[in-house]
Amino acid sequence: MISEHGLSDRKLKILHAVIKNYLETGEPVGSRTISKYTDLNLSSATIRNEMADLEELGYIMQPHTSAGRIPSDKGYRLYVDMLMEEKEQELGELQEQMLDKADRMEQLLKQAARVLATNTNYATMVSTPMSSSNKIKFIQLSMVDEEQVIAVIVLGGNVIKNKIIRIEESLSNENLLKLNMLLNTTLNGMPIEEISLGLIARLKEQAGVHSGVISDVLDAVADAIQIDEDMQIYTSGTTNIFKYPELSDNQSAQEIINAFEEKQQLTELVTQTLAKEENTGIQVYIGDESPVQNMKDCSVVTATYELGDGMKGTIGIIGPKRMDYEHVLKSMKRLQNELDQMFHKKE
Amino acid sequence: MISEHGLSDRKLKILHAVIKNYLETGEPVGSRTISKYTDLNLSSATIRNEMADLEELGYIMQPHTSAGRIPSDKGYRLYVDMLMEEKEQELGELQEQMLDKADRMEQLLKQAARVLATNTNYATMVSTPMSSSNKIKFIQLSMVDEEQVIAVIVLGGNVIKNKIIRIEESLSNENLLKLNMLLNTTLNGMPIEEISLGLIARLKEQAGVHSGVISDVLDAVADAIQIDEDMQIYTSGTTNIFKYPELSDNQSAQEIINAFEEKQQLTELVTQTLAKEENTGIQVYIGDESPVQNMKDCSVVTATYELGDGMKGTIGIIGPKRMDYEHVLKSMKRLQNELDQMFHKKE
DNA sequence: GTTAGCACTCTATAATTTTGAGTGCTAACA
DNA sequence: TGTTAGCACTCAAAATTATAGAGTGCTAAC
Repeated sequence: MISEHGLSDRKLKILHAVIKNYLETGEPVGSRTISKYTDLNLSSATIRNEMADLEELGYIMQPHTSAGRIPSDKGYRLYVDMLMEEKEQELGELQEQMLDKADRMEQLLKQAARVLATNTNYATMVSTPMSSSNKIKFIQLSMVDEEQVIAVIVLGGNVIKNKIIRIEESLSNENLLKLNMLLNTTLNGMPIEEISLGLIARLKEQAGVHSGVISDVLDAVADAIQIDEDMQIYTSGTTNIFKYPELSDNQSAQEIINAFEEKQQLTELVTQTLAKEENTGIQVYIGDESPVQNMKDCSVVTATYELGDGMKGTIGIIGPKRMDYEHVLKSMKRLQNELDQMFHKKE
Repeated sequence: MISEHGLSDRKLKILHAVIKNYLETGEPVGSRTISKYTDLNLSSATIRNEMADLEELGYIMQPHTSAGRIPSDKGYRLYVDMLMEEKEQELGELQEQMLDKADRMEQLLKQAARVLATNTNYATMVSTPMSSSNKIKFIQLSMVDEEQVIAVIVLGGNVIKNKIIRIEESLSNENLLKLNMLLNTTLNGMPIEEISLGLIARLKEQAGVHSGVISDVLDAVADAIQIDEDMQIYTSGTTNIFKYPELSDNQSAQEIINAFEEKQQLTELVTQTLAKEENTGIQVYIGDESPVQNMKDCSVVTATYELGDGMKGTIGIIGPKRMDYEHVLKSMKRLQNELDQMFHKKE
């Protein structure tokens, strides 16, 4: 059977065998190994010929002459797309492990990252859910003392925002009540991206622009709503990369660890992941395909999970190119499901 | 001049020279080097005799016979306590660098960690301020919708706590008002450690224990106040440890990086630092002295900074034992001052 | 008390050899 | 025509040996 990649059945089998073996051992795979490992009943010499072809086609390569072959990025890609059989994974206790301490979402996500890292032996990350289109559910101003007002804003998915506002002249109870009325009637149920400067200006007018205090307060509220930098990223198992010699030299290790600490790049990864929308929501980046520069020598697997209200978050696994894709994809799917489930249960 | 450590002036000078040289080079220091390096005008042979004595006294040691000497922990300790002269450091642009993005405390602290790491070339951490004895400044319950109540609690230092409470039967406006009254009159100005189960029980009684809803809400409020897990720790420059060969072997690196990622141990460090109260608030842990197991091969320097209201936070530097103590202590003091200053300015 | 001198130690580095896995090619075979 | 045995060749990694050099401790003389 020949497919659009133009490889004979036999070549596919050999390629499969090479990759599978390499995933396990991390060592270049020789022809003799394949000859014995597969049920093709071919001599090493024949395998050698086929392997030479596969190399010419760009699916495998030699680290140096007279070494065995290792998969190229192209080879991995073919493997992930076509060759891999997803194995039925034993049902672990993911959920129970996680539910242990899962009284708060933050804790839950940290725990999720940790469980995933332990479970796969790769480095993992989990982002808190974010929404590009979230709605205001509730908004309220209260006096903390004579000089300070606190604004509390609850968004869809029960995301809470706070801002303490310092005021010069004190605000009468009456005015506060009016402001609260106004804010709620105007903003409640409104998607935050629709809150523009124009709207704020109109609000100020309605509130009576004569009062400087009210103006200040409204500015602060607008400000508080806008700030959506509150996506957190939890990481775990960064040091797992030391388990893979190809990543544990100082150069690569530093780059990866740095990306994990500074989080800037992970944020990038999350954004990209959320932007692309696939059917399953799971994506595999091999080597150069990765959106993150520092991970050229890794494979990155990402997935999105969903809360209600269009809130979405990302889970990610970073490991060597020769990662156990079967296991990883399976784990990803399960975690994805369980997060979905948990949050919907809560909802 | 002989001090309580019982070392002659000459021995002290030699020890000083050995340590100083080792701090710079990271290589064992030989007798000939000292002979030339110091102004003692002694031959290498004489130095050798003295060094043999110093070794016997435990201040220096040989990695192997026929190698130069390196300082022991005891040697470092003597150096930090007595030998070191604090050099006048060129005034950097710490403050300006930090103020750049310092619109929010969180950002400011992240930035502080980053600046410190760049400035010293070691790994750094900064904890958000915490208070063991904080007071409630403001407390309020509001209805988000028919099923949910949000509790907002503001503590001293403007620490804000939120909790969303799901309720079965809806709460009348009247009852809500009463509850708010009660909470504020009872709890306002109260140190959180004084909020006991007994107090909560009494509150419930006053509120009218007949209503299950009220009981639930009060429990949730008590819960929200208690949770003080919200100390965050920001780290930066973890990968700096790779600059020091003695820490960059896989074993040590993994342990340190892990401590930095999991933060559990750093929390421990912060707690310990805040507990001990020294005059300057700066502490130096050398090797085994460190409260953190994973940092036996490092030196750790910590300092506390203060906000008003008894809120305290910690800054920390982790590096090799042969760290540039003079520079580090100087940088620490400056950062400590500037944080103090900034927060008090804001207050 | 200080120092020059010397034999000795030990590491680090370089140079060399050995080993073994793996290849490509050729010629023979079914 | 596809498959295979055989062989010369390549190369990295491991083992071995040689070399250099920094530094010590000790002794004897100043």
